[in-house]
Amino acid sequence: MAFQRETGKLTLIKVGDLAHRTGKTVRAIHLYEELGLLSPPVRSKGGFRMYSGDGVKRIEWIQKLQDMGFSLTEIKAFLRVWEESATAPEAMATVREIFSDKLHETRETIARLSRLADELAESLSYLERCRSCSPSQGQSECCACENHGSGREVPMLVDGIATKHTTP
Amino acid sequence: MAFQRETGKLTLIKVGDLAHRTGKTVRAIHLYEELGLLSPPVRSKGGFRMYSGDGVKRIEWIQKLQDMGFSLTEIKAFLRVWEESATAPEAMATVREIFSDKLHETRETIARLSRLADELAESLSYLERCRSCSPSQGQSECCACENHGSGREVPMLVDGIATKHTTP
DNA sequence: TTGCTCCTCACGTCACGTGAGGTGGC
DNA sequence: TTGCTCCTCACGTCACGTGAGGTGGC
Repeated sequence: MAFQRETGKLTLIKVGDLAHRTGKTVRAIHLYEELGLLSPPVRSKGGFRMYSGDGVKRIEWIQKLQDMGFSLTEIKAFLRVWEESATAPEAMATVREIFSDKLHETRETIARLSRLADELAESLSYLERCRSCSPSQGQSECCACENHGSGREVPMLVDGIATKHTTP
Repeated sequence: MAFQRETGKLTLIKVGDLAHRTGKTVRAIHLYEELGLLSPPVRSKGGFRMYSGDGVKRIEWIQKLQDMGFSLTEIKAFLRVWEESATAPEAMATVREIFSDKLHETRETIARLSRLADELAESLSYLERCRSCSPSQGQSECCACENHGSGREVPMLVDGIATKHTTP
């Protein structure tokens, strides 16, 4: 876990340390290297991968893009576009377009998850009434009971469990 | 695509139709059957799977749980818990607990995605300044240029692209 | 008979997880 | 020398995708 000084000019860490700092596994970091997303600046005499602090930054960047829904293949393509753009405005125009698309996608995902959270909350409030249910009733009678108020509909997240479709 | 009447009592559809109605692929529906999440009430003489309207409900239910982050294995365990609970309050208590945990998770996911959306918006506003960049500059000089105001920091989503870590 | 849908294997993909067997370095 | 970390294969997993070769049904 400790930092290692190497001829006084660079602070380098091993792959296990990098994994620990980023919350990734060693296997994942090896994979990123195979895909060309990240490579250690140097290897020790024994063949150990030695990373600088930039390794942490790169992995955190990858993680954010993954959280936004980019696949590793897409991230790779993203880096290649950047490297192959000759001029700055050209490179930045592409990046802007990709980020803009992803912002819209992310906002849609948030909206969808918000609707799901509302459904979950509604289902939970419905299920509160089940606390007062008599224990003698079998679960098969659940979605037809009278404990939830006469006009109340069964939330689909609850109703979906009871529809019989599983193999016996 | 048309509904089929069978001896006047049930409206049954084939797997391709079910797939189309739910936005799933035929392969996915076959997989759900293998895992015990859904099985067709009957087969035709020729061996075709014939589904009732409940099949659509079950798949939509599976989809919502998947959107909330449940794996198919977890969904299967969910159904088994339900089937093995003898009484209604027992079954509903377990469901309530699972839904409550998932509601918290979903809210956390929404918060994380919101922060990412903010980061994307900030990166986009930063990149707006790149439009006025002189085309003669190479992309390698990007994150050290003077076009973004002196005190402005480079957003990490932008900065992460430029750190050199890819294999040549 | 033609055309479309369905059937069952069965291998491929993506982002890793998980050993297997061997070596570096304090 | 002991113990921990690292190395490189290489096969397993999850939720499907994608044919391969054959059959049902209007």
